[in-house]
Amino acid sequence: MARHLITSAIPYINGIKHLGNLVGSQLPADLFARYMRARGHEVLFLCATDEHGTPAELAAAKADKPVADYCAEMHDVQAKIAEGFRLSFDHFGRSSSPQNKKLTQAFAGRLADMGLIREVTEEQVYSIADGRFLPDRYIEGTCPNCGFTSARGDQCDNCTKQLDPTDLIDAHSTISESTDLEVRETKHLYLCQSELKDDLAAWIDSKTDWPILTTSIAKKWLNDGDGLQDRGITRDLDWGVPVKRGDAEWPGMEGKVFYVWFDAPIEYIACAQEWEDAGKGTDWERWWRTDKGADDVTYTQFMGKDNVPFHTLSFPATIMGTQEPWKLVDYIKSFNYLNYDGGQFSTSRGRGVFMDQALELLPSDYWRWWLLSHAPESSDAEFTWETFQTDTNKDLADVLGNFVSRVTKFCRSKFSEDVPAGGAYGEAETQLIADLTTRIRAYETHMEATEVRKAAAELRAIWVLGNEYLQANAPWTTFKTDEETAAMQIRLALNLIRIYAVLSAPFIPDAAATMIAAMQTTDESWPTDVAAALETLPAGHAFTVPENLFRKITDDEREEWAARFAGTRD
RNA sequence: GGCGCGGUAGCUCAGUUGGUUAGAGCGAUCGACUCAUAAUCGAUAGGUCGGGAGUUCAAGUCUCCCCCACGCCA
Repeated sequence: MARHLITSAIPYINGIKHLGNLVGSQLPADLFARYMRARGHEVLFLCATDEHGTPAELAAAKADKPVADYCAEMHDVQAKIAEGFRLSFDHFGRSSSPQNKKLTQAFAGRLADMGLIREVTEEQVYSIADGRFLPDRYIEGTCPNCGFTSARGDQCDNCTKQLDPTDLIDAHSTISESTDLEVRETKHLYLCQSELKDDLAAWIDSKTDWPILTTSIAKKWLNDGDGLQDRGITRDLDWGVPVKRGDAEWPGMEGKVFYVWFDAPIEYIACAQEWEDAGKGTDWERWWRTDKGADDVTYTQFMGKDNVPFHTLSFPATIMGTQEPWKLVDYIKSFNYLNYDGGQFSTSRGRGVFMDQALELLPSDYWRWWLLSHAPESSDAEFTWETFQTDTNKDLADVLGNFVSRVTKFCRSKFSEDVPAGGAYGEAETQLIADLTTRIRAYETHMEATEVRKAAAELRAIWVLGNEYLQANAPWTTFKTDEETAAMQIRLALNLIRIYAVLSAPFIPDAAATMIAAMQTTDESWPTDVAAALETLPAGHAFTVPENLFRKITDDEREEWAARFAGTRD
């Protein structure tokens, strides 16, 4: 038995995520966690909401709520949706937790002790009406170059000229519209990532088994231009982890908070502490400290490609810089983007399907299956309603659902709702066992390598083997002349349903649970030995005929949904 | 403009270190079966592997140039 620490990129608190976000991190992470648990490994699967930063403050202001209340509510909303998609987090934490505050401050203090933090004095625009410093993108005005009236503080979107906020004519805050702005000096802390560049490069180079997508992005950031740049890790905001040096005040940093990208990945660690504090487990350091039992842990992270630089460089720099025995990631699985019907998903334009809407249309298994079997692993992938309809109807309803239906109903009508007795294996059964064994071993290999699409294809092929067997051996014909052999064939097929449930559970947990319940068993053991697994349900064992596992998506539904989620045009 | 990931059957994608007639699923056509959600199973058709040049006994696979799509950056 091995130990697997698994984390999904933590979704930002602001708003509900779309299907592309889901398939890029949480869903494949859940697949992997469920598989590893099914194989008997010890798993700690963590995720959380990323709650700090300006967007959360603004969203709260728009909702007319204190930011802490807003985040608490949105955390509950996201937690409920995650439950709806059957994401099996051992804990769904919050980056605003007291545990993360303390740990983030401890990391910063330690990095300062190691000489890896320096102070930088900068000039920044302060809005008197808003009572705060403004990030460049929250300042707008008229471009001095082209006269465009909605140029941003960092760049004019019309003529693409690089700007300083002070260049803008009639500069104003996009928060309050106030033009009462002034430039003030402010001090910030920088993490000296550049000093860790060689260590990071050596570490990345040692990861020869990582996906090309992951290492190519990391190396680009490491080597492009002047190489890895030091990074500001503080901001002049109210909402965030107060800047402290461990437990002590940090002179000159009063009223400042850590930048969201500094504290967010530390939440991966703090989340384990939250998990223990919530009474869900014990000894969290056993997962995170190699001096306290985590040396045998395999740590796998899942994320979209936009998160790769932070997970391959910034966060490892934070950990390495402490020279403390924190667990570093062993494998980073990154994903490309899922597009929606020829374009991008867009929150602002209401384009594409969002997680809450998806669950209103269909149960989570439909989405899990389609998204995982089309996961954007090698390149961007595309969601279309046509493929969603044909693929889920074919794979789930026709191939798997109908298999369960035809086997259980045939048995009920010709024998009874007990597993029938009699008959002996022949050549066909020996061959089936051999074929199943080959395919199940291939499935395991793909799952362990987090080759999501290949695993899905293999699972589907395993389902097809059942239909092939029935078609070739036709128990409905056999039954007319040789009831005993027909009984053996259908006993095998009933056992196949249990095996399919166990194998399929990581992809479609609800349908798998229905299948297990229908077979009236509690035995969810993995079919390591296929021949033995086919005798789990003995003759005389009672079962029930379940409702159809999956219904089909109609053409009318497809058309209606395609129209409903097309979004507004520019 | 620079960089990155791609461009393989109508569609979605596999193709390891270059090596026999380029694969799978869907869709299409034909056939078989009738237990089952008008489900299933089999067979067939369909590709100058983006274009060009080169290296090699041999290139989808390596090198160079170009074209296209997407993304990131400036």
